[in-house]
Amino acid sequence: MDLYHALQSLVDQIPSGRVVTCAGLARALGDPRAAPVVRRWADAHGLEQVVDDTVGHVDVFTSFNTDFPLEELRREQRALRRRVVLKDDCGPVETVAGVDVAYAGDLAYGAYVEMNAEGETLRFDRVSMAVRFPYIPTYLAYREGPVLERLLRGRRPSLVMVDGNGVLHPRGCGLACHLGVTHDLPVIGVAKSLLCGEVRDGGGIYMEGELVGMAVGEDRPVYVSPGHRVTVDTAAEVTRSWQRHRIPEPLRRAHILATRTKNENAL
DNA sequence: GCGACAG
DNA sequence: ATCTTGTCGC
Repeated sequence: MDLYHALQSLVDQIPSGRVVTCAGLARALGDPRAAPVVRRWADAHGLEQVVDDTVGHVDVFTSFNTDFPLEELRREQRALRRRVVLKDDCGPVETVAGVDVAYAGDLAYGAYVEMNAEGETLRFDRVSMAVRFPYIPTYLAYREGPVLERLLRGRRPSLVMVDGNGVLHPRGCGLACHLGVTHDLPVIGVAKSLLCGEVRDGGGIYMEGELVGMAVGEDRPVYVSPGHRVTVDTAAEVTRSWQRHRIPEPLRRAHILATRTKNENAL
């Protein structure tokens, strides 16, 4: 999904001499919370007809012809959520893979690192590709998913760890769920900050009374949630067992590899 | 009604 | 996430 293309086609509809608001464009994209992204994009393109508020403008254009792409993606997430399995279906965890992405503008550098229980790297891989979807909270899968799916194709680790969330997500369908369902792999999400939910004593993270994740670690915890074929308890347990540093080792290695690849422009 | 919001 | 220098600490 090319969200910048969708944005451009909306801007192309603005009659000359008229203005639009960031919020108006975001609504036409299908989610008013995309307004900050619209603002940055309009600034980068010097579009002065995209204004912040309606104040002082009598010629605000709002009659966009649109299919609300972000609304469609939310529908897709709700449908995908129903395919998520929250039971342990990963057998003994022998190898764990970490995947991560680093960015240089619209160029993404993805990295895959697979390790065994002894902490040895069994295999790794890197890819690079252009990304045409900005970061919008709760739509991370549509930005990083395409990159990570290329790295997971044909791989069969016991379990995959990814930067982000699984069912700890407003629609119960974070990046880890997308990857897990798409590749039918056990996946857990490990986030460095809390997207939603409430952390209770003991570390359990709840949404509408349901346990959806665990805060792992005392001082600066990471927020772990199952993506597919894993329980909350197993997700937390696996995370703890690979925690030499705050970020569990396979993820940390993947992060380092992605960043170094970006900086060396190696692909 | 306003604010919060993975990377 | 990215833009960025030196600096504090294990």
